[in-house]
Amino acid sequence: MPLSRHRFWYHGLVATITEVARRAGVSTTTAKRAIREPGKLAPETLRRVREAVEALNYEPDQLASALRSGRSTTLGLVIGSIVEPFFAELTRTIVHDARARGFNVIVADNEYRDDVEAAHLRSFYGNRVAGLILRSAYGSSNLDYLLRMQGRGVAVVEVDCIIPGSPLPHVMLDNVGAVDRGVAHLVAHGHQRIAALSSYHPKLNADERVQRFPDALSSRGLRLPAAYVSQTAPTEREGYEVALHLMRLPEPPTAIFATTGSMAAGAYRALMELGLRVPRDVSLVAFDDYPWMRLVHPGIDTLAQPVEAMGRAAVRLLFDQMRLGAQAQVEHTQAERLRFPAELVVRGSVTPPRAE
Amino acid sequence: MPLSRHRFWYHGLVATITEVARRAGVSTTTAKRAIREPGKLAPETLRRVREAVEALNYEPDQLASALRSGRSTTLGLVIGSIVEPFFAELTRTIVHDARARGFNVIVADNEYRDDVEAAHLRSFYGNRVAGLILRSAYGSSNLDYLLRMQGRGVAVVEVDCIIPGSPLPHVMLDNVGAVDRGVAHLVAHGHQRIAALSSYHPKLNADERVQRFPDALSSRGLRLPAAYVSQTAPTEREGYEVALHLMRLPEPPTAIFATTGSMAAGAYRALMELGLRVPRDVSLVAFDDYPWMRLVHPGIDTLAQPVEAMGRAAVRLLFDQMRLGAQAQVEHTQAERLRFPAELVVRGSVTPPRAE
DNA sequence: TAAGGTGATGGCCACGAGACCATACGCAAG
DNA sequence: CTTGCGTATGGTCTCGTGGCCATCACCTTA
Repeated sequence: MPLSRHRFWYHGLVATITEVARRAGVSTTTAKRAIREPGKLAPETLRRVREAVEALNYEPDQLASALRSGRSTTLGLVIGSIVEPFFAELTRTIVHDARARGFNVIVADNEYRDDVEAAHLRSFYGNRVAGLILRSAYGSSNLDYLLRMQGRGVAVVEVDCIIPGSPLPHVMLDNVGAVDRGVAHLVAHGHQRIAALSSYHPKLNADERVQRFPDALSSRGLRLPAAYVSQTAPTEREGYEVALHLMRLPEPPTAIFATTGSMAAGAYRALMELGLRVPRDVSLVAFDDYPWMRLVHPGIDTLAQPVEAMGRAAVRLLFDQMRLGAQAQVEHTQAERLRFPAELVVRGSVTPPRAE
Repeated sequence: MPLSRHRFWYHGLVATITEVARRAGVSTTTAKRAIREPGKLAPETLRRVREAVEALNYEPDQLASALRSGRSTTLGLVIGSIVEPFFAELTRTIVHDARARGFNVIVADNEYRDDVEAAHLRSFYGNRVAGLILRSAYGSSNLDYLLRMQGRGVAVVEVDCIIPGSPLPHVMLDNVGAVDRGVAHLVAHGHQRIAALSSYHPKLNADERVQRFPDALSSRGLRLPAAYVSQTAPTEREGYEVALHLMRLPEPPTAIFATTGSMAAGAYRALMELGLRVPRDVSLVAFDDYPWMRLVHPGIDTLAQPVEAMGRAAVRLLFDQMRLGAQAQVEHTQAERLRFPAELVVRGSVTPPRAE
């Protein structure tokens, strides 16, 4: 099947400025001015051109405009998975703020895999995005490519997670502080056997939450049993499976610390299935204040992220970079790094462990 | 501040095919062939060009390509709100399937408002999207514009909701059947005072679910009290507020039928706040099988939508249209309309109403 | 030996809009 | 009458790629 019939073929169908000009009886230059510098036209000419624009449903071709001017009005957004509510809210904010500035956003999930991510980055670069907001896959090997993109004039901002050694600007949660608060919350209720559901990565433990967790325990005189450690993706399904595994251990944890909201949902489901109740049988603390966490009884204690503020900040950093342009990058200006604090919301899913 | 410093400026930064050709010591035509028709080159030439591509990190400019060929590889997706899990899952499927075919997807929320939607449509048309998948706002007045876009060669598919009178292809739930099953489920348990949480629109009741609801009642000998009718957007917040209102009526419903998952979440929250328990005090049936619905106790009875299948179908219809091209539209081929059945999942949120 | 085919490569224009220079005209000051 | 200037408008080249035609060397066949 011929490629030419496979895709949107617009020549001859969509109106161009030439046709507008012809219909209005002016030159293309004048017609263009009616759109971009209407003050320079005589009122009567302006009226005629506007009439033609209206009649032909003319809409300037952004592709041609971007090509000629070298200014793209498209951004790329790579996240873990759009069905994760954290990413959905982040995406909403980013898309909204970008559109308010006249930019479109191409969205793609990396599915927490760096090969998928690599393909998206190439595609975004090929589409000449003006900027890129990235939530990299754990253990991503795409830092070189990102830096090359940046060198080619693409603004890049990392969110939620950073590639180790990355010099790029980023917007992150204060993960160390948040993990400490979560652990402190559990320890204050007397828990000693605590397991974290987190995104352990075989090679690179880029996840700051899981990196901090053992230290947060040991600084309080506790240790992390080897049996509590597993390697997972931060999804509902993995949360479910790891929680099942943990609670079937000879010495199961008395408290579970889920480092993402979806993992918490999976764990909660596993606990229900095992007939275990929260917090009577197991205490639970989670990241991400998801709607369901106040629908269950009692509600889940959680470390809420200021998602909207983080999304806005990411867009702001991106446009700062785009404003400065390649200059600043050549001059090795220090990249801006932002940290946002998590807020502990207590609802009752943590109580002292049962005496055995 | 000058516009020229505001955006991505790529000329002189990104490598073009001309530079690749120069570095490889061949003409641009030969260099291009190395990418699109490598079989036509002598092995040694091919090697040299590939080396240059590698060295310069050359990536073809999709903007220029789309402009020249008239074939865009970008799609537009307009949904209600990405934070609604139904739309998130739909988006995931659509973006995934589109990327598998080499297409990018620009995503935008219409926030259930047709003026926001109109702005997105103009922007998508200006960006020369090859196709558009749309979940229109209730009471959308953009049908004319959509038809003009279609006339200009843009493939259009509606999902989840259709503009009244629209001749466009669509992918929908069998809403009439689903509402009937939900009502039947409640009536079978003896409920007579049933309220629907739905997206009533002041002017146009485009929402098939709310349109069907009164008939589903009356065909079973029941009637819908005027006090149970309200106008809402299908959000968590509105679900919460309408449920509060309903349960404070002199004659509150004995069962609530939420026509979206988010409204169900809002209603559930309202019931908790009022100290009412499901199903002891109120029975609840919802659309959309969201994860939280099996985390609460008892789980929520729900009409599950085959979201992934619907997303895949929408992409398939879109590419069918793009394949056929403008020809078929001129020939007034009958648009394809697909309906998917909902599945009733029973978990225990419906029991006979309490004797008063 | 001439005609014809084939494989490998290059030249050239167009897509639609942006940037800049050029032109034509009116009008006032010298 | 010329000069200068401002206003209104038009002409032309360019961005990077796709599509098509042209060229040239080499080989085969009658």
